[in-house]
Amino acid sequence: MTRITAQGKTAQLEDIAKALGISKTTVSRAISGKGRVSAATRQRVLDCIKELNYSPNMIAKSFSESKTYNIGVVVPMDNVGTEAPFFQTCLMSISKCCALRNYDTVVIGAEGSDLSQLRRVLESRKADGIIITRPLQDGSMEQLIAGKNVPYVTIGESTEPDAVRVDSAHKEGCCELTAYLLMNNRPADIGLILGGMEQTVNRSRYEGFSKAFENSGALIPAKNVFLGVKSDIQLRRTVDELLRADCGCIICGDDMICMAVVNVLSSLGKSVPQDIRIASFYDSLYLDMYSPPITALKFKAGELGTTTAALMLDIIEGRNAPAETILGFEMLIRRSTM
Amino acid sequence: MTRITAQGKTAQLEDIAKALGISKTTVSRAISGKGRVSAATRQRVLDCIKELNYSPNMIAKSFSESKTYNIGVVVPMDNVGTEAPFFQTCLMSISKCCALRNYDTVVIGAEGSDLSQLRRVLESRKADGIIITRPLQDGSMEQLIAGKNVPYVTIGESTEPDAVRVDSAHKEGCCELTAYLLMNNRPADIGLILGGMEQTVNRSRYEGFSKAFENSGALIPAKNVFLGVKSDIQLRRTVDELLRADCGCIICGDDMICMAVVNVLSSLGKSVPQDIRIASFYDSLYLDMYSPPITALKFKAGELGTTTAALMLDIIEGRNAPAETILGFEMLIRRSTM
DNA sequence: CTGAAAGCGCTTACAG
DNA sequence: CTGAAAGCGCTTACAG
Repeated sequence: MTRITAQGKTAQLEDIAKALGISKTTVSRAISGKGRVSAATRQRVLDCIKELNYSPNMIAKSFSESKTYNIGVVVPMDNVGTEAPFFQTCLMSISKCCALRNYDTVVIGAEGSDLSQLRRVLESRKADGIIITRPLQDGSMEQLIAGKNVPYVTIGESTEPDAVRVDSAHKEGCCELTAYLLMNNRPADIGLILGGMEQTVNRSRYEGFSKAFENSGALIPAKNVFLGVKSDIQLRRTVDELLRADCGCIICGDDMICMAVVNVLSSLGKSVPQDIRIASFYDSLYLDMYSPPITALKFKAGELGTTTAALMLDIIEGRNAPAETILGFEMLIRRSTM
Repeated sequence: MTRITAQGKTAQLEDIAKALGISKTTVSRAISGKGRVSAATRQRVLDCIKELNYSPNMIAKSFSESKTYNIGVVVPMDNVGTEAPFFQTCLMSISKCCALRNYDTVVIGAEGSDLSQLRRVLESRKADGIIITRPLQDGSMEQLIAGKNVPYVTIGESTEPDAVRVDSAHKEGCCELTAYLLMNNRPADIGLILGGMEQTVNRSRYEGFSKAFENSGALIPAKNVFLGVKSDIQLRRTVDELLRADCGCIICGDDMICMAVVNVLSSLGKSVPQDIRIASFYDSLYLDMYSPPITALKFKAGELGTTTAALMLDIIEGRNAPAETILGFEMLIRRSTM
């Protein structure tokens, strides 16, 4: 068989058709599997593709199919503190999953409520679907996308009732961790510090915490529960109060709160877990590396990414997807609560 | 003026041409600025674009120009420890810069030496250029890309002599930080712990450290210098030795080493900076949040990303770019060395 | 099972 | 300064 393609140029459909003396139509069908092609012809095409090292020009394919083979992923650009690894992992597992199905992953940065990058991708019609890794509180991302008739999936809560979403079992996790702590501490000795309650995730955390008390039949020690704690000053004051109340175990809403708490404790000469036990409703490398390592709830960002990507691709390819998918959690019992 | 486009369909070039009674050629030229168009016609086209809310189909444009308007960014999927924020910030600033120039950013995950995602993007010809955020030691990424005749830029060192690269001034930074420490410590009291010396960055760090001693006229206390320290056990032993040698100041090669060191110190009941001073050649949130905050060298990931992206786009658009661009650093003097 | 031809929405040499 | 027409590399109704 002679090489038809000019030196240096990459082969295209026509080269294969010529080499085999058949039409481009047949070659195209042999590759895509759409329409009938005899097994023999199909095999010749496949062999020839190998020999000529053919690989389709995806832009041409995109153009003719009116399909980009791109998934846009909205990632917050201004993630604070320890959030970066979460979004990284999400993005990477999405991209891995997409790549396996021959889609590319386009990054869409979102700084606060600035949706200009999202708008750009939507206008230029360069994505077949959008994954939102952190929806805004006002649902504006979802609305913008839905307005362009592009399918989307969110990770975490969405204010939009018809959003397809994937999330972690925050409430159940928090309930389980609290239940564990209730086994080793007097209920009245447990304290809770949560961040802003306008965030759904913090409300879920509080629900899980409450549920565990309810299940155990114990009363929630209301004076040890601090919601909406945001600034460092508030936090410092909160820790002071918890210590004054002789609290033996502090549950922190997330890793950032937790790090701040242990810093306060260490500055007061209190040691973990001898003087006080500490746990966090959200894990991060910080908590794992701290000395002593801190008990925490872990939600797998990688699985969230993979699941979401698979869902997105299913939707694009016309299968239907469940409106809600909830993934599990892991309880990492470490030295801070022993 | 009447709306020509059918309801619900997005306008295209032809709609504008018809609405204005001119040819698509002219409309195209008015938009791109290529070829002469009278100012009046141009203005009418621009007005009509607004009115019809026209926005070009980028895939069609791509196809006809044989240009994707995509930049591929290779990001390590298996970044360890605190590296995530660095690559995140790089990626995000690249995407922001690209978006401003109407390019999209395609994520290419690289797990170890697995280049399958990179290969895919290259084969499908879906990127006009590639940015490598962390080249492999064997130059295989660069070679793969160069073999496909696609331009690329690396962040950090590259083994390939003709790579265009952007990097931080590691050596200079380490020299300056060491010089600062030499002002407040006896040269013989300073210790250094560096990771694997097969990494160029660690060699640069050592060079900077040495240079500072040379400049000050002091001798390097060889017995306090530990290179190639990797495991936790090695590290623990190293700290023991430095303490036995009555070392008053430990410089850590990076933030992970530094965190491990402070953990060892705290377990030995040593306090920073009273008993021993600590500094790191690489900053991260950990060091900033630690109590006390730790003196470190900061390299701006955002600037690296922006600069690299701008360079990449310049190359793609035919301008020529310097082979090497070195960005500065910041010295964050914090309580750990006071 | 196979093919000729139209079409996807732009850009651009070529001719005026 | 402007336009008719070809072309980018695929897919797919339509006809056989």
